[in-house]
Parts: sequence; C-alpha cells; structure tokens
Amino acid sequence: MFTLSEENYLKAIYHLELGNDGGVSTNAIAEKLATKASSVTDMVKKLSEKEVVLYKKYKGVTLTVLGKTVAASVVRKHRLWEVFLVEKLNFSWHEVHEVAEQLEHIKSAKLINQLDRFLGFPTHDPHGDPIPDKDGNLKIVEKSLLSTLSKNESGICIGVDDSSSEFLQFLDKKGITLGKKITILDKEDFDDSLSILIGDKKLSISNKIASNLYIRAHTGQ
Amino acid sequence: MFTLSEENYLKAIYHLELGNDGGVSTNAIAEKLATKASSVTDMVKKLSEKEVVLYKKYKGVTLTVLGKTVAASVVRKHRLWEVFLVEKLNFSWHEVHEVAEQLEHIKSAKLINQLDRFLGFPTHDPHGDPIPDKDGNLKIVEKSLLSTLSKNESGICIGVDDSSSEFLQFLDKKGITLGKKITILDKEDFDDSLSILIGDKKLSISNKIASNLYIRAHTGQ
DNA sequence: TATTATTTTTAGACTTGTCTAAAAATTTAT
DNA sequence: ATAAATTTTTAGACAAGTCTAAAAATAATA
Repeated sequence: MFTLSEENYLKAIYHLELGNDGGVSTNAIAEKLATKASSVTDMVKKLSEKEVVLYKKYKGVTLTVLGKTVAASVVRKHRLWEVFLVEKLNFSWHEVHEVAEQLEHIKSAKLINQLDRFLGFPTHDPHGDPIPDKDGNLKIVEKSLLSTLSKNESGICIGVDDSSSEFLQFLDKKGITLGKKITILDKEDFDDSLSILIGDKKLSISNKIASNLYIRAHTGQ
Repeated sequence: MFTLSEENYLKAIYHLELGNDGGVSTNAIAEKLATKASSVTDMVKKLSEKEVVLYKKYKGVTLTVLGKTVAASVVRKHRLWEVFLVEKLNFSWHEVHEVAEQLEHIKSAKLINQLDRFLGFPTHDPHGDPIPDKDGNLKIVEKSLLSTLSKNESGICIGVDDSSSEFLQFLDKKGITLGKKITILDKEDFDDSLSILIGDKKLSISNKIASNLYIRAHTGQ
C-alpha cells in the first residue's frame, strides 16, 4: 500500500516519463510537485526500496512495471472522477482538477470499478486525456495540434495541451468544447493566427491557442 | 482548515457527546479512535487552541459551536457519500462505511452541495441515520426500539443501532431493510424473542436483534 | 479519612515528509 | 583539460501525529 505522498510522486514520474524518453531528473520531479530537490532524493530512495522505481544516484529515476501500474491506477482514478464531476455534478472542466487531486487517493477497488460502470466506461476525461484501463493501458488516439493543419482541413476537437484553468475558461467563452468540428478557413502568414469555423461560428484565434488544441483528423463531410 | 486527524477527533467527540450529556472523557475518545489516551491529550490541546473544543485538564472536553459545525459537516459528508454508494454504485449497506470514512475528508463545498442535489437532498443515510443539513442541524425523528413495542403494534423500520457489518449482513439475509413495515405478532416471555410480520413473511427474531432495530410508529392501516 | 485503583497527563522517543545549508558529483564552458 | 556552473545528495533540523513508561490527579473503597 502506498501513502498519499508516494502516490503523488509516482504520478509525477509517470507523467514526466511520457514526455522524456530516458530517466526523470530529480529537479524535474521537484518542480512538478512544487517541492525541493532534497525532498525528492529522500522519497526516491524510499520508492526504490519499495521497488516501484529504479534509482541510481545522480542518474535520475525510472518507473518499474509495478510502479507504472500503481501510477496508472492513480491517473485512472483521477480521470474517472473528473468525468463524474463534469457529467453528474455539473462541474466545468476547469473546476475539476483540484477536487480530483483529492479523490484520486481514495482506496477501494469496488468504488472505482462501480464508478467506471456508472459512467458508462468512458475512455477520455473532460480535457480529452485518455483514461487508463484496469491494467493501466492507454488507448492511443492519433492526434495533431490544430496549428499543424492546413487551410481547408478540418478535424474534431479532442483535447487540450495546456489544461490550466485560465485556458479552459477562455475556451468556454469562445464556445470551443470537446467533440466540436473545427475547419481552418484561413491562415495568416504574418502572425500565424487562424480563421476557423467551429460549429456554425467563425472565429479568429492566435497561434498560441491553436498550439494548445488537439484535433483528430476528420475524414469526409 | 483542519487535518484529517483533527476531523476524526472532532467527529468522535461529536458522536460521544450525543450519547453522554456532560463532557467527553479522554479514555472514551481513545477507545473510539483505537488510539492511546496520551495521544488524545495531545490532540485535544491542539483542538483547544484552535477553539473547536473546550478543555480543562482531567475534566474532559466539549465541542464549541465552531467545533460542532465542523464535526457535523464531516458527518454530513460521510452520510451523503454513503447514500451515493448505495443508490448509485450498488454498494450494500454493510460495505459503505469504510469507503465513506475516506470520502468524508474531501474538501470542496461545491462537491458536497452538488452531490446533495444529485442525490435528491436525502435526509437519512442507508442505516437510517439523519444527514445534518448545511448548517449542521439534524432532523430528529421520533423513533423507538423494536423491542419496546407490544403485541399487535407495528411500525416502519427506520434504522439500526448497531451498524456492524455482521449485523447488517444478517438483516439482509432475513430480508429486513429500511422502510419495511414490521408488526409484532407475539412476544415470548421466556427469552423475550419476537414473532414478527415483515412484508408478508413471518419471522422469529431474538431480543438482541429487536434491541438493535429502530422503528417509527405507524398509524393506521 | 487514608489507601488503593483508575484515569489522565507529562516526558521523551519514533516515523513520515518536509526544509535549509553545505558538500559532492556531474555537466558546461573557456 | 581545467575552471565554473549546475544538479544532486547528505547532514541536520523541524512539525505532525503517534507511542511507551512514569508521574500526577481524581475517584473509589475500606
């Protein structure tokens, strides 16, 4: 069994490993968890003894298979709870993270299995991130940043890169939500801003926005 | 803000105060929380500084108004989550306590308000215990132990005194659930066992069982 | 009321998770 | 390749919450 703190470390390492390919550095973990490098060293030693990470002094850490399973289960719980909050309790997508950070540590296999069923076995959370299955496996969906599409191409909005509360609220205001079809009407060479069609509305968005929106290719119609 | 431990102490004192009228003793708290008297003394001092309990050495503790509010809010959360688990996630009433013990510490006013609405503003948990409202007030329902009814009297089963897993599972097996009408067919002087009618079934139950079931008087029919 | 028994508190220690400051290792740059 | 900069680890300290063992206060009893 793992403490709340241990679970948070495993989750942080899990997320960092998805970005970087090699081992994860002490400083990277410290930054992610808003703690100090010395604290990370201490904890990483403990996790190493529990055989959930591989650790060599000064060489960073990697999750073991066991560690990856534990981390994925925490992520699974986090994302299922996010779906619950949005679908059942009328939270907006920018409000769910903080609460899910607490709920993800509740220990009960039955709870999470029944929650999964109650929600209809969702595959993605309200930000478009995939929900690991019971074995910790993620369904990979082919996705591209909106900013990489060319004029007249279109796709379905399936997620965000930056999921900060500010960005999500901005998207709400503009009417940009998951599942909506987006078509590039025009690209401005000058500042790389885009003119897009979303639903039946025309919008102009900056390149910064377009570089934070994930799109699934939309074939036909 | 209160820690998980502080909340558990406040909740324990809250429950003990409902039984006893005067102050709550150190040993009583220790027993309830399965901890040592010395630990209780330490914590009680801290709670006293935070002005949630009144404490005089060797004289026991009492909740302040603030303390009572905090404790009631924890109990409210516990019981709402229990309703959620039973009504929405198909838990049996004997399975909910352990999980609710964890969920009751999640901090989010919006979460609990929305959960309350989602559940249809329930007034009682799956064991028949009343759910405090937002201000911490309980709706008192006139209730009597089944063992105090006389022959031919009847009532509605509204709760249990002993909510141990074993007892709840026993009731399940016998088909005794909340809301069911119970009529006393006969009382046995010899061992105070009862012959009762529940639904359309006749049952014989011991006095020990009858002393753990709460009944609301049932007028008419 | 004096003595015994019980309850409660104090004192000191331990664990978990964190921190600061300093030392050691590694990486970068001259 | 040596010096400077950065990263990481160690050493020692602290707060929260718990424990054991001993001391102090209260309650019960003869």
